[in-house]
Amino acid sequence: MPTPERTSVDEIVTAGREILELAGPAGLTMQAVATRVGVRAPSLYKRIRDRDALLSAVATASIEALTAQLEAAADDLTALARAYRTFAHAHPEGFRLMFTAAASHEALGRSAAPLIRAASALVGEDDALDAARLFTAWATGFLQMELSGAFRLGGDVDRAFEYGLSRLLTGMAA
Amino acid sequence: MPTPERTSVDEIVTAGREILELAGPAGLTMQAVATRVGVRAPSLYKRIRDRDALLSAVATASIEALTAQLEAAADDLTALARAYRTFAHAHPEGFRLMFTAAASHEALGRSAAPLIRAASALVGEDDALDAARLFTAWATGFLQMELSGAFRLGGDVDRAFEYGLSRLLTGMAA
DNA sequence: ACCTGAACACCGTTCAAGT
DNA sequence: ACCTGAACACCGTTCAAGT
Repeated sequence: MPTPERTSVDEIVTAGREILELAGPAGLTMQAVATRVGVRAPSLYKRIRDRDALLSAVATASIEALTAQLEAAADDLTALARAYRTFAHAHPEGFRLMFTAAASHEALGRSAAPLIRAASALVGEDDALDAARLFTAWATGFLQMELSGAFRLGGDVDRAFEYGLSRLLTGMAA
Repeated sequence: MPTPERTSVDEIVTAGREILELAGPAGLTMQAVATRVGVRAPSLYKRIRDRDALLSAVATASIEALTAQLEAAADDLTALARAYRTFAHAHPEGFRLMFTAAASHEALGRSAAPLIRAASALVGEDDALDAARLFTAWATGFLQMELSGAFRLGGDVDRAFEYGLSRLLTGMAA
């Protein structure tokens, strides 16, 4: 006698993202996810291999959410930088997890597309990939440092962000 | 009757750094550290508050090791960038941990000093802090992406690093 | 088919008892 | 003083038994 499914991968991943932001990575336990979706922990293993696979799925979902924001931004690097930062502020734990857990290759590729397009418009096709990597590395490092409190010791963080962005664009266009 | 100490904080942190590189963060257990320094796990709690404090201590030690390399590098940003990358390649897990676990403020400040000095020489005192943050953010983000395999999809990573470095210097000097 | 309680392995941590 | 075995709480994971 088949039993109707009481949850789904989507529901589990969504619950995982919510718990991650509320309780951090250590709080993202199989128990917590199970409780939130209304089943017992062992039932989760019908949908996902293990906790690592859950973390990867949550990381991938975060990247996809970020990609949607980047695609909604205008096609220039300034707008993309600000959209990136807005996303990181809104989902700090999901942002961090994107660089910790192994996310899907396809999702990573899709998130890079708008950046490469905007970089290409600025520096040409030949240097587009290197330029996109320069830009992404800076933005990623800056936001991780900002989120981890490495900038606590003084200075205006907003100003530092704009300084970095403008110098980066100057350097790339030169 | 006092018992002689069979280990020390230094020995524990050193063991922690070694285990971290060999077995990753998940392998850095209190048991593994205790075995390596020759005591039982409960004895570690005479020296460090808990596993989180151990992770912080290991992160701080990693930052101090990095600082020593940066101070040994010549006082220009190109040499500092290459020293930074060399360190990250040599201690990938320690490098990652530096941005994950809460490290000591003083250690972080000391590691920033050579960068701010080099940045100041290039852009002047007023912009030195912003420039150092731009540089550090780029290098940190680049190395994290390189270590996490985000660059797997093609292109020459060494070339991308040199491209980023030269564009960054161009933009900062403009 | 899917769900669950029970069980197991493993880890962090505490503590009373040893020396 | 420091060290340890024993114990506890908590978590990930498996599995036989339920429906």
